Amino acid sequence: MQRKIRLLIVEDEEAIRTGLMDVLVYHGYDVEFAADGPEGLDKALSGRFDLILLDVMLPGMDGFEICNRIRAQDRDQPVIMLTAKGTDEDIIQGLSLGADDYVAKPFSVAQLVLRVQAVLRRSRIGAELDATLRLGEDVEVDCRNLQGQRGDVALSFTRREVEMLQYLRLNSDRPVSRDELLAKVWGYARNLDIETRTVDIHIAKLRRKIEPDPAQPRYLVTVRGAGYRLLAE
Amino acid sequence: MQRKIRLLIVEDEEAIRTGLMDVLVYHGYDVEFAADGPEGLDKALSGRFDLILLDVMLPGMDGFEICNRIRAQDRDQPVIMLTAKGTDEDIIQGLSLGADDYVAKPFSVAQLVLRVQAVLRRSRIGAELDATLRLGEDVEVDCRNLQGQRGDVALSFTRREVEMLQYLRLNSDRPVSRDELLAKVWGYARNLDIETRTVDIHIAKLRRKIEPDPAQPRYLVTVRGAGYRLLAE
DNA sequence: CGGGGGATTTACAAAAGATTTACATGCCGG
DNA sequence: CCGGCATGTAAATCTTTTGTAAATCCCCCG
Repeated sequence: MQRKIRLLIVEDEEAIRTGLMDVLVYHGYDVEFAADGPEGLDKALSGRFDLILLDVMLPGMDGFEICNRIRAQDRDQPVIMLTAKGTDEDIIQGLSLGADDYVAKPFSVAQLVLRVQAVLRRSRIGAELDATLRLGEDVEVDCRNLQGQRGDVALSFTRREVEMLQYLRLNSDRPVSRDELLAKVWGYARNLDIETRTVDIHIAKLRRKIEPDPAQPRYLVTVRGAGYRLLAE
Repeated sequence: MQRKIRLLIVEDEEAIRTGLMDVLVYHGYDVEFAADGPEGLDKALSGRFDLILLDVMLPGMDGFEICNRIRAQDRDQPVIMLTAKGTDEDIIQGLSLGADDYVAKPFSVAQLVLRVQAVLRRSRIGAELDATLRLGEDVEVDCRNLQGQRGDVALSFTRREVEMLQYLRLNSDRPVSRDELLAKVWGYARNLDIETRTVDIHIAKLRRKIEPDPAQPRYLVTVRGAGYRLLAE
């Protein structure tokens, strides 16, 4: 990581703000914050942030308005909106420029961190982060070169294996079904009656490589009846 | 951007179709199309789209019919209906068949894009809220990951269990009969003379997990002679 | 052609889940 | 109190899903 990724949190509630800040700083981000709408807009427009976390309900100016203005200036600026449960649908519907993601309060912090990572990854700012996938303390995968390490064991991967890992990471907040993997990684049309074990086999191969104990997966877990899920640290 | 949002346009008029496609592709969506009813239904059912734009007047099969069938398979599939006829009747029929929104032709493209964004946003936020089910102070169920907590006890659920909980929550204003559960959760045809205790067993399993005292249910109560009812917060 | 790496299918075992069975318990109108 | 349902649930059984070794297929390249 060459430079720290910079986040702006625009949130008036002290408790949420500091809670988020702590966690995100802990995850290695460079975090600033703003406590009300105008200050948030000001910072968002003047500073250069890789991602902005925007509460919807703010004193001075609401989050939608801010999002709008930010987008008016820079349509590629990544923004995640934090919406309160029960937000009026009309407000949502009236919104003219979309954020990159939405997280409904109350959210779990772990959940939010995953979303932040996913948005950054999608927006390419984390492009070089994408190239390296870390699991726990000692597993590392270099996705470009299809190589990796587990402790001091050298690993090599195939393209499919790496693609699977990347897709699973992009969706590490939920289990991904075999069908979805076939569709998104293999490019198969989703067909309810195809029957193949290919995905399972690839999972097994990956486990043999990245798991300390393949019989007791720590990272590549199966959610029975739903698919597989990659547990990022 | 790795995960583009996928739209399906079902529209027979060449001019409208390509016009829409251009604009939506410009807005960053991954767009496919179908030119008639059967093809549209086929793609809608086989591929996985985040949103389907459905013309009402189509050769082969009308849009309402298609919408109906789509919903029969996936009740959460977002659909926007497009129609030339601006009568209230069409709107009502479209919405009652489960379309998420309705746009009358001729529409401005900007208008349509806004609707598309709004529907996507709603379905996403909706999914987000749906994914977590809270009961009282200390019970929480993560429906996507089939996991939960009761106080500091970790819980794990099966697909069926979670589906039952979700259906009961959706109807938490009344008791739901066993037959209805069998029909809606299991997909059995409603048959008054089948005799099975499956529902009861699943209820018992759920109680063992989510109830502090399974013998004295607080959340998953039985309404004798009527079925079960979930008491949400 | 032939070899080789990777992908896929086959085949079977094991595990988890769903359902049935069987019996216990409890509720309610007479 | 009694009889008849409706419900609760442990245990047995059946079904589906998953793990995985080994065989086979496929495609690229010399």
